[in-house]
Amino acid sequence: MSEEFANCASMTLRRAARQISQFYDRKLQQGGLRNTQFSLLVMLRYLEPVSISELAEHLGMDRSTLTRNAKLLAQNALIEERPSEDGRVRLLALTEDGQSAVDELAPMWREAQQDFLARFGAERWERLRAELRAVEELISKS
Amino acid sequence: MSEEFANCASMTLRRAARQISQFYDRKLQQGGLRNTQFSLLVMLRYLEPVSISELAEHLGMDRSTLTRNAKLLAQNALIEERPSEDGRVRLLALTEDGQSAVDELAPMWREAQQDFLARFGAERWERLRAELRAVEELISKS
DNA sequence: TGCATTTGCGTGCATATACACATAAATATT
DNA sequence: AATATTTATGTGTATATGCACGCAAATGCA
Repeated sequence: MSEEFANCASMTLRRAARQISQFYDRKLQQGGLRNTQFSLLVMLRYLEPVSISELAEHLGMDRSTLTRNAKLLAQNALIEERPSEDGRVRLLALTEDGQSAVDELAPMWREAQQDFLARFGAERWERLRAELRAVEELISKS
Repeated sequence: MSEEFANCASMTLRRAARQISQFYDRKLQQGGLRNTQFSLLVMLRYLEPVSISELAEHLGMDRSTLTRNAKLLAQNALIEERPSEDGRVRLLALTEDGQSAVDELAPMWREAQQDFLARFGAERWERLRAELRAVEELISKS
């Protein structure tokens, strides 16, 4: 492929994201959740109760995407809705089952994470992660 | 969020990929194609005629995913099927419309790419890109 | 107070993604 | 040659993703 298009940041990042997703999903498979769902639960654990918009912001995800992803977890009773003073806002929080799910999946996630870090290098990943955050920061302003 | 889970490589990469995708898609929007479709066409341009499997390998994508993505482009007559000696293989290639689409979208892609490189830095991106390739290499062996 | 605007969210629509399984064609084995 | 195996692909099912649009609630303004 031409060097020019091969340099595409979107293609490169999407491709890497696909592969790393599969890597983690293989380890989480026994837990019955995908890495995206696990990330949502983990994020909720530290932000609850939190609105759809704020949670979407933290996940770098469109609000409509989060609405649907959350709906699936709510159907499985892993998350629930909390009353809100502002009638427009839907506050999300983990249920007890949701907290249990995080606890049960955490070891599988740790195995994936440790496996990845062992291959790639923990410090090397720290630097890469910082660069990816920088990418997000720089393109968010437009 | 806890430092431990915030370090998740899958979440970090997926989030970055979502954002950069939106960044590129905004620029490609007038062309009527998404960055994923553009990448597929560009890749085809340099590999055609190529089988589903080989193309999927180059895109780091599951073959079944590529089957469906290709189907959409075939419906819009941007790609076509070429006869193959091996009866199992479906060889994909660009149509004339497909080549025209690449030519028309290339300037939009270049604007996105240059905009990104101007923000992030071309050399800095080269290093980041190399690291992302390394991630793919290291996790592919499992 | 009453209307206009803003804000938070859901829905319709379309694409993207992959695993498990099925099928057909080619190849290997006996 | 007949059968077993491998290979390339498609399908069923489910989740993931986001834009455009609409609705309802809150807020700002006259």
